[in-house]
Amino acid sequence: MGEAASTTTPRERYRQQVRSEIKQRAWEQITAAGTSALSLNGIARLMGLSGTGLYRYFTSRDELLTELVHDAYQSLVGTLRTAAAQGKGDLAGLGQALRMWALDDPQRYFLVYGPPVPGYRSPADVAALAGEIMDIFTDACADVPDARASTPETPLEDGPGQSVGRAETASAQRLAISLRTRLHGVLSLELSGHFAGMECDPALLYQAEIDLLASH
Amino acid sequence: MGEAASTTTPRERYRQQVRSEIKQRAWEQITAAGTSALSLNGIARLMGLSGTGLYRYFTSRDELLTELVHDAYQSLVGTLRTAAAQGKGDLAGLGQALRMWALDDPQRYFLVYGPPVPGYRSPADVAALAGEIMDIFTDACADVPDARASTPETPLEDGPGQSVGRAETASAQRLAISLRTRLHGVLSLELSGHFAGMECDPALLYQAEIDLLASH
DNA sequence: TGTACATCAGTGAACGCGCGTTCACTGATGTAC
DNA sequence: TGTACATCAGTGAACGCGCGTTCACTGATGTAC
Repeated sequence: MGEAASTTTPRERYRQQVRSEIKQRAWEQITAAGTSALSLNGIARLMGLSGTGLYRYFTSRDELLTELVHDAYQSLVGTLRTAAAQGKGDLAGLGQALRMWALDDPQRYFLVYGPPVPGYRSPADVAALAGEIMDIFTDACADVPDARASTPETPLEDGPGQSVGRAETASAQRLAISLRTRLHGVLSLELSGHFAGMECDPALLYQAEIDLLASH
Repeated sequence: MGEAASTTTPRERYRQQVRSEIKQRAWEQITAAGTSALSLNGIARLMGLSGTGLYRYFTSRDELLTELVHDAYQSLVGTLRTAAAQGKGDLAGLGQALRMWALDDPQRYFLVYGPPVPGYRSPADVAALAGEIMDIFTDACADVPDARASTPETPLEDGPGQSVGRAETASAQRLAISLRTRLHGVLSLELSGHFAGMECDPALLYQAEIDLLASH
């Protein structure tokens, strides 16, 4: 009643509410059966709406998917930042945060790091988010003691010195790429169920990859 | 004419020929747009047949997919065995063979090592083939010099001593799993285009992972 | 406070498409005598 | 070699389903005077 009116009108608030419910249902579909199961008609049915009603909120299936991808990236960025803000910004902390995030919703992980969605081209801003994620890991790699010998000394390709801020960044970048690639190897096989047959605990393998770099 | 008649009748030969053309078209679809693009009607159209005609050759879409998965596994096993037979059975050789096989048809790689296909349960015999692949790598790991420190010492889970043939196998198995996981990390990100933005050559990263174990 | 109008959420019918799968069938190819 | 029959590849119509998307519309909610 007497409260300070927020800048959003009630209609706008309602609109955002419905939009977010649509996205929530969309995630339920994706979680259940992958990206190809994403269907506007299906979502409408779940919400008790007519299929065409959704077009008030998203102009096409593709736009919805684009927003989901964007949200997935942002969710990961947020998770890593939160971990860092809670003093878990070292490689062990970031690694665990990443792993939890992936296990929490495998399909969301694959939407970010999995095979490309067939007919889909991701927009420009997700590249920026992907860069942020790498930056967070790169920062953590700057603190790494000299256990560097345990990691491949892959030369970065020498473009015309693009975003090379600090000089010591190059080595940290190499470490970060290598670590993230290794972690992805474990996560991706684990989430796909490819360790099922083997007598091997992916959690241990994952931790081992981290411990190789981070003094634990 | 005067040749020794093979045990297959002409009809059987024709049958196998059509079956293999169907599978070939199926691979074209999968290569172009992933597993979800696999469609019996589409294949029939490409072959100039009526859609229902294919049911003479495969009882369902699922059976066709099952066979494709099986063939993919067998193709990889064959590729690795051929490499080994040509004296390239060390880790460097196997690694390169695996990489070429993956780059040759990314979707086929993902059918084997990618996220599970939504509605699909793979039959028992592919587990055996997956085991063969691991065995080939494990054998190659037995020859590895003592660069073992560069790899995580993940304890295998101690089941009731199942297929533990030789005693030194355990360490080779650990090495093999770790290496295959790392190589998968590189390949999977590369095939998905996730190195595109970064100034990093996946081929070098891949090779570096191999060189860590194999004296080159 | 009350009326006239604009905004906008949601509906329902319709279009065109593709899918997997069934069924009764035609016609050619092989086999048995 | 010739006829009678069985086998089997392939057809065409049909079923039921779901999809994304368009369009003209109803009715409720907000806004301006």
